[in-house]
Amino acid sequence: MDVSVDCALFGFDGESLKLLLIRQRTESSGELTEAALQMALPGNLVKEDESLDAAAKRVLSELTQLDDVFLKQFHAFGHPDRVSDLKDQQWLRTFREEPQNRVMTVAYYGLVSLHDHTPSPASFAGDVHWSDVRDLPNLAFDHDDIASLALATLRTELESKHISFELLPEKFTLRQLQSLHEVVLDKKLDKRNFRKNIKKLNHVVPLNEKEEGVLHKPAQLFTYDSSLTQP
Amino acid sequence: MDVSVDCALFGFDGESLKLLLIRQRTESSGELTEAALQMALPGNLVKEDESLDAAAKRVLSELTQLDDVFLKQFHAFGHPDRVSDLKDQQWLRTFREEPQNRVMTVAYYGLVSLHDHTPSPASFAGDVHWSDVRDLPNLAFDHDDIASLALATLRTELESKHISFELLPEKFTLRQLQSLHEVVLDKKLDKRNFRKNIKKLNHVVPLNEKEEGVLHKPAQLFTYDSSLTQP
DNA sequence: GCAAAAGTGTTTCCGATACACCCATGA
DNA sequence: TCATGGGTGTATCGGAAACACTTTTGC
Repeated sequence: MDVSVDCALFGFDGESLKLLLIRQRTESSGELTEAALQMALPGNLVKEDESLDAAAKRVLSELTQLDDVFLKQFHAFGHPDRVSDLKDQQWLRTFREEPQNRVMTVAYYGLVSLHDHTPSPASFAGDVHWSDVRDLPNLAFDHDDIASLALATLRTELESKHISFELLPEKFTLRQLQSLHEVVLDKKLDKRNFRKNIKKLNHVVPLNEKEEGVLHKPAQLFTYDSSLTQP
Repeated sequence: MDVSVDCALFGFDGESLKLLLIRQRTESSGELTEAALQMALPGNLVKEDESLDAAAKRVLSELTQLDDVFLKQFHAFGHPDRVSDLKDQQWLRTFREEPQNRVMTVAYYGLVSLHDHTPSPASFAGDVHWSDVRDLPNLAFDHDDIASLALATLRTELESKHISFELLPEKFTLRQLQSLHEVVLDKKLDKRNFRKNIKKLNHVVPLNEKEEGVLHKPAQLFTYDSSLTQP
């Protein structure tokens, strides 16, 4: 059985939560086949001497040129027929040596900030783009399931684990942090209560710096100190 | 790459939490090799046309004769060298066709009640026994990691998901339910507060029956109605 | 009648929620 | 001076925690 990794890479730009998708392109033919219009999560086979985590990191790095992305395994998907749909096979044939092999995949979710830079990566597989999670297209294989479980997992873990910061720039304002939570949890939060809660976390440390280039009172900047992640 | 499933099957007998282990036995030789003393979690390769969940179910059923065991996938383990340790190889050679192959495994935890019946299964692999989780031996492969993550996962999910009942007999007393929580969470709970909380859950329904054969006031029996799992 | 666990309410405390105004800045 | 988001405190509510005695049964 072949083993792959797939990555649901989330990005936050201050406005909305995005998911990185690749547009499959059947390189061999000029005409647009049905498969050519499919979108999918980035993923690929695990190499023979590579751990799962390393494979996920590599796949994402090959695709986005990003190297220090937060990545976390969340589920393995192994239905025997998960890659045997006709249009999925059509696409796999364009680059995989044994496209008909059964493939189980270990799914990861990843987090990246789209504030400073917008990774607009090139891929061997075709175009790449950030899609708003509230408006995702149908995806190839079982990637609909993978994406929706990834989002559910992110919702659960955003509060309990301390991962918000992976979606923000190194220096961020409390407003940015709050918007992120509002977007991911899909509900409005109270500003004062939110800030009270943040002040309890001593790994969110205020800087002696303020926002610049805004047309209102500039906000204090904060950063995340990973060495203080206990309380 | 080969793909296996491993099961961390927990059992509760009213006293303590147990984990099902198999004792590896190298069938071919009479003398006790080092491998002969190793213990491991039950597991085996996934068949070519079998889903991961089905494989976990099958492996456990082959080993314990139990068929409706609660099983949940919790993590995939894929270090390239996870089965290449010398004594692990020694054991794999006794029954696997290509023992040197890399194997990644998808780990499941399972829950079973040891109240009414104690599954004392036979295995192709050797003896089987229930080991107290507070006193686990060293295990083969990376099964120490798997077991400890399984236990951590069980601790987290016992409260949030409604899975306590999988470890209890069909009819149980509130004292049994509380002991279970105390053992898994490893802390003492207040009886009155605990019972208040349970009474909020309308999927724990009282029966018109009492405990029998105890040398004290018999307790009311309860059961679990899975159709009412919402509240 | 005694040992052993079942069963039951109230008070206290703390964390979560709701809520509105003044401030600093750039245009 | 105005528009824009930044920043702050208090009162209320509800769930969690602490806590001890009476009851029922088997022996």
